[in-house]
Parts: sequence; structure tokens; C-alpha cells
Amino acid sequence: MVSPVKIKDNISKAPGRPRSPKIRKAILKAARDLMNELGLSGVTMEAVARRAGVGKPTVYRYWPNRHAVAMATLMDERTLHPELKKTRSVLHSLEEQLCLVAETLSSRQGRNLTAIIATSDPNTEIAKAFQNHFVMTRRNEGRGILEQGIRRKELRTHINIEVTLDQLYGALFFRVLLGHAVVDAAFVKALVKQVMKGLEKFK
Amino acid sequence: MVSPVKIKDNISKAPGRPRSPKIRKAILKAARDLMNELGLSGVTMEAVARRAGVGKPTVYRYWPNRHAVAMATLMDERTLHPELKKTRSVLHSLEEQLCLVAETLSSRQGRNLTAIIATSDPNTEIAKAFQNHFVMTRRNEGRGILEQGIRRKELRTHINIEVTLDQLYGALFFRVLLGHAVVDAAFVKALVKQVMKGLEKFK
Amino acid sequence: MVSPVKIKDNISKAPGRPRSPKIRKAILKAARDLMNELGLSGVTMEAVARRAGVGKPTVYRYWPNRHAVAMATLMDERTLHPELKKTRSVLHSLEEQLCLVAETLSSRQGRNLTAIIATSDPNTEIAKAFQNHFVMTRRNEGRGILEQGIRRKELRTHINIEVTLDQLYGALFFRVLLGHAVVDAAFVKALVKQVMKGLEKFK
Amino acid sequence: MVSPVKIKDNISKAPGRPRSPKIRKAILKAARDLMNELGLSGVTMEAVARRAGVGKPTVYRYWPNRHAVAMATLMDERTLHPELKKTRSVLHSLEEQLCLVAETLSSRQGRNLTAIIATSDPNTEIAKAFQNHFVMTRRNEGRGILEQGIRRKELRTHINIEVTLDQLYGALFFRVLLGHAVVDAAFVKALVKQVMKGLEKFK
DNA sequence: ATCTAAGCGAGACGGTACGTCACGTCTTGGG
DNA sequence: CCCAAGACGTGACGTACCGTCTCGCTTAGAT
Repeated sequence: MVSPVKIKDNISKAPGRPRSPKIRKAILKAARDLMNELGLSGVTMEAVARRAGVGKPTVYRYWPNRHAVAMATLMDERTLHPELKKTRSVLHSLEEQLCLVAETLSSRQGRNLTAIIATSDPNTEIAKAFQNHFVMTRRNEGRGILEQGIRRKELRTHINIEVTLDQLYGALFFRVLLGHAVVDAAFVKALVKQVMKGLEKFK
Repeated sequence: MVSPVKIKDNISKAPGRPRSPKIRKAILKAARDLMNELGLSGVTMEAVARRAGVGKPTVYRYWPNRHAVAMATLMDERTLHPELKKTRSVLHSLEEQLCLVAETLSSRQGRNLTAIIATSDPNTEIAKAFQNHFVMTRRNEGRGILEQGIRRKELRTHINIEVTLDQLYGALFFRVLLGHAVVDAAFVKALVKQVMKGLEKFK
Repeated sequence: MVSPVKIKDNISKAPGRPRSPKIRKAILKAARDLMNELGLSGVTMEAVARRAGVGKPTVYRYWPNRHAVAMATLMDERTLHPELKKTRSVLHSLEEQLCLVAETLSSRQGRNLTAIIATSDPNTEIAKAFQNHFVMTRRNEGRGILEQGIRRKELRTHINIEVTLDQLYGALFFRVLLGHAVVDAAFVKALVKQVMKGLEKFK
Repeated sequence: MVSPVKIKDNISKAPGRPRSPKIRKAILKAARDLMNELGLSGVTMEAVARRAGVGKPTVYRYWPNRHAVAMATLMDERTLHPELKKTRSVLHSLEEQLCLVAETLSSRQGRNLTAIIATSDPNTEIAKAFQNHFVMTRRNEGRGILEQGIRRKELRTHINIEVTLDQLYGALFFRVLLGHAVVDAAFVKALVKQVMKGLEKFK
């Protein structure tokens, strides 16, 4: 990992002083603290640099703008990746996972995260990476559960998995962002139940 | 609380020169144009005042900050309230309405709207009004359709309407925001169908 | 005093409601208080009107701008006209009067007065009136003392009275405005003594 | 205290990019021009920055407010320091110097100078420096002439020099500011003559 | 062991927008 | 016509960050 092959694909070219890994960490820590204390809007380049004890141009060497720093900060978070215990049925698995996601999204960090997703230009590289990082991880877990349910014959064979995932996570996300109703275990239970049963009277 | 009689219960009390309705319109028009041309971040107080041919303090007399102006602008929009044609079945009604919403959300205005919702402090009066205005209007329409469906015996009696609405709108909202998959008529169809049928194998 | 012949020379013409003398007083009082509390820069039209319980246009009806209000306020002051006791010699009379003037000029009001004199455009009518009001009153008193001194043969016959007055008051004014040295009784004594040495008849 | 070695005792300590001397000059030039064209009130931060082709915060980096900029501008002036030719007698020297001062004070710059002295808060560092700069320079010249006169036996030994200076400059200052009488060579002559009559050794 | 190019802190710099204040004028409605 | 209240366009205030640009000083790897 300290081999000459490091940054950039062109092999063994690193003239000059290499970037200090300490600085990267210091910046992310400063940004994280600011986000927790003041929210997303508190993550300004000036404040980050000041608090990290770092020059402003140094921050710009790592990330192109304040948005990117905030994203990188959130991606660096470990707490946003809750561990999932193995449980029995599909229904219980889904409930468990959704509860974890709900908890995460409802936190301060969750709000920052949803805000930054809603605000950012979805066309930039970093925004795509950011979205993949958070959304796809969760979705893949959910997809796993659903496929397992199909194999176990707990679910119908021809369900649309992608749509299902949107139903589940979308509903959570929606409530968190809009705040029109609480996001708690009861809601998650009701949600999963209803997604499972459907609405039609005669089936 | 949501009754139409709200502001200034005591009639005809307003000392001093009354505010010109023309000015309010000019400001909103300027803000709307800026939002369409430059996006939400283009709606600055300075630019709004300049384009409206109005003094900056005048804008501040009406709204306390740029966020509020943007919200008021979006609330003033007529195009965000698509007309819903009367159709036969619940399934068709839902599909039709969701398609309209999807279209709206996918537009530039839709992105502005979601961005401003995500960014705004949800505790302020204006933010609440804003959310009611957009979210509740759509939800009430959807609620109407679902209740009609129950009365017509097309739907089960004991479904959780609120959760259902979140499933539907949340899924849309989610895809629009994350951009991980297309939002088109086919998706809406699949979504409604799956919400109706549920996931369980044997019912 | 409420008779129709009031303001303006044109006889017995007063269409509409006459101006209330109370209002003039209220405005001057408000301006005076503001000047004492916040200094000259605190005398803004807005603050004056607010504190006087008067509409802004009303203030403008009486005076054309904030400068004029401040001047009028200072002219309205009674405390700036100290009473002069009759004393014996020219030397004592001058000392006594200059001490009173020095005291007045050194006060907060005095500083406001000097500031407004130094700042104002000397070409305006009101500025001239203002200067006459303060300067000439004092100078006339001083002139009286000097002429009396000549009559009493305490002073040489051919002194230049105007120049002498400028020497005396100018020195005071200068120290107050520039603040490069204290303005106290000792200074006044030294000043008069030195000026006198040039004025005495027999030396 | 007034020793030339003053700022930054420790030599060569200045982290960060140094301030450009060009910019300082550009700002002062812009301020000077504005003062000449529009008077003291025309020296606004916005106008200065605009005309100097400089960002507003940059101006604030150098001086804390518009007053300070104006003072610095006047201090930067060369024309306010007239050259004094060597002449023979004390009487002629004083007359010559006072004429120069009178001319300076009567000019537009002179009025700006007196206005700014009268307006400024005398407690600030810059105001003190400003007053020292202008008042003390002139006074020191005058003091030199008077001391020379004592040495040459043209003047009495025990005159109060400071009071004398106030008599002379104060009288000039007074007339310029109040405008109650002309300030010309005749006045200066009469003034000096009268002041001298009190200073001459043998009378 | 030097060379040398980048990393790095500090902070100046031109901008743009912020939200506030006071200006002096204009517009109500009531007396 | 007077008056209180307050809307209005204007323009300056002083502050906060933006993202870029010098400065001198480390600090390594390549020579």
C-alpha cells in the first residue's frame, strides 16, 4: 500500500511530497463535527479549514467544493451501516432491516444525508458515488432478503423486486423528508404487512 | 387550524399605506423566472429585487429570507396542480394521478421543490405551510381515490390508507430524487399493480 | 396663539388644519434626548419621528433634513446660554465669560455643537442662522466687555476687537475640537493674561 | 512612544501572502479622487472599492470603516504640507506660515479635514494619529519659530508657547469654520501684530 | 547528500450575496 | 389641509464565504 503504485494509473510517478493521510482525516473529522453541531449549512470551507488547522487550498486539493466535502464526510461515517442480524422469516427480516434504516434516516445525520441527496446535482461523479454508496448498499441487502423469500416460497415468484424495494425504502424516505407523520417501529410493521398483503379485496 | 379564515381575524385594521398587490406579484414573477432559468440557487434576494424592479428591503418586508421567497414562489405556481380527469376503476385512477405527479416531480420545478423541502428548516411556519400545500393536496386526492375504492368494494375494507399513500408517493419521490432508475408510465403501472396485489404467495 | 394669523407673513390665510405647536415641541424634545443619549449621529429622522410619536413626513414638513433638525434642537437649548455675573475688571470679566464658554463647549452638547458646525455646509440658510445664533451672541458679549475696557482706559484705544475675539474664542474652540490639550480654568487664565499683555495701554 | 521603531518589534514575521502595496495605493487614490469630486460624504466604502477596482472586503482589511479610509487619505496627501521658506524675523516667519495654513484650511481639502476631525470619535487610535499628524506638525513648526524668537531676544523669555500657538491657529481655524469673517493676508497680519504686542520683550 | 517538486499553513484577493438601516417620497385613511 | 402609519426605491452599511492566488516553509523521493 506504500508501493510506488499509488495515485493515478500512470505507474510509479509521484514527484514531490506525498499527501499526508493525517490531513485527510483531520479535514473529515472537522467537517463531521461541524455537521453534527451546525448542520449541513455549517460545513463551509472556511470553517472546515479553520477547525482542521489546515489551509483552505489544502481542502480544495482534496475536494472541489463544500458539497463534495460534506458528501465525503457522510461516506466516511461508519454508523450509517447498521449490522443486520439473521432472522427467520422474510417478514421479520424486512421489518428488522427497515427499522434500522428508519432509525438511521431519522437521526441528525440521516437528515443531513437526505438533504444533501435532495440538493445535490445528480449528474456529478461524486453525487453518483454518494448515491450508490448509500442507496445501493441498502437496496442490495433488501434484494437479498426478497430473493431468499422467493426461494423459500414465502413470496410469489413473479414479483417486481425493484419496485418492491422502492415501495419500502421510498415510503421511509418520504416520511423522513416530509415529516408529515412519525417514522417508528409501528409504521414499519404496518408498511411491511401491507406490502405483503396488497390491497385487492378478492385474491 | 386549517380553516380558510386565518389571518387578521379583526376586520379592516391596517394603519398606514397598504401593501401593493402588484409588487407582490412582481416579486413572485421575478423569483419564478429566476428559478426556471438558474435553478433554486439563482433565487437570491438581490437578483429577485433587481429583476422585479423593487427595493431589497421591500422583498424583506414580505418574506424573511430567500428560502421563504422560493417557497412562496413555488406555492404560487399553478402548473404544479395538474387536473385529474374522472376515470373508472381505482387502479386506473391511481395510475393516472401518479403519472401526473411523476411528471411534475421530474420537471425542473419538481427538483427545485424537492430540494427546497430537503433544505428548509421544518420548524418554521412557512415550511409547514409549504409542505401542507404540496404534500397534503396530493395525498388528499389519493386518499379520495382509495376511499372511493373501498366504498365500491374494489379494495379490502381494513387497509391502512396512510401507509398506502406513502408506499405510492414515496416510491415515486424516491426514484426521482435518487435517480437510480427511470420514472415512466411503465414504472407507475408496475408500482400500482404490485401495491394492489401484494407479495404473499398464498392469499 | 391659535389665531388664524400664524405662520407665513401673508395675512389671515390659513386654509385647512393649522400646525400643532405641540408637535414642534415633541419633535425637538425627542431630538434633544437622542442627541444626549447617542450623540449627533443618533439623531436620525426615523428615530426622531418614532420617539416623538409623529409621522416621518410631519418632521419633514418642519425641517428639510436631519441636519436641520439637529441644529434646531441645539438652538432650542437654554443651557447653552450661561448667565454672566457682573464683575469688576476687564480681565476678570473675560476670564469669567471664557470659563463659562469653555464649560459649555466641553460638554456633550458642546461637542455636538462644534461637530455640527464643522460638518455643515456653511452656505445654507439654516447653517448661517445657526452660526449667528451661537457665535454672535457670545462674541457680542465679549465685544461689550472689551469696549467697556477701552472706555475705562484699561485697554489701549486702537486694538482690533474682532481679531481679539477670534484669538480668545478661537483658542478655546480649537482645543475643544482637536483635544490636544485640556480646557480648564488654568488655561483660560493663561490665555487671558497673555492676550491682555498685548492689549494693555501702558506697558 | 513616538519613537520611529514601533510596529512589529520582531523583524520579518508575516505568515501568509503579504499585502500588495499597489492595492493600498489604489484605494487611497480612489478615495482621494472621490473626496475631491464629491466631498467627504462621497467617500463611501462601496464607491471607493468600485473605483479602485478592488473588493469591498479588501478595503475593510486595511481600514475598519469609511471614516478611517478618509483619514488615511488625507494623511497621505502631500499638498497639505506646504513648504516653508526661511525668512528673517519672527514676525515675518509667523505671518508666512499662518498664511499658508490659512490657505490650506480654506481649500476644499481643508474643509474635509476639519469636518472629519469634528466628526470622528477622538478615542480611536487612528483619530489620534490623524490629529497628531496635522495639528502637531503645524504646531511644531510654529513652536520652532517661537523658540527661535526667544533665543534671538525678539520675544520675552517667559511666554506660554502652547497658549500662544492656540491663539494663532485657533483664531484661523475659528474663522474658517464659522465663516463669520474673511480669512486673508490682512487678517493674518493683524492677528500676528496683535499677538506680538503681548510678547515683545520691551514695551 | 543534495536537489526539487509537491504538500502545506497562512492569508490576501476580487467577488457576490447576505440581512439591516436610514434616507426622503408617496399613499392611505381619519380628523 | 394636518396628521400617524407605513409602504416604497435607493443605496450604503459591515459580514460571511466563495474559490483563486501568492508567500515561505517543510518534507520526501529521485538523483
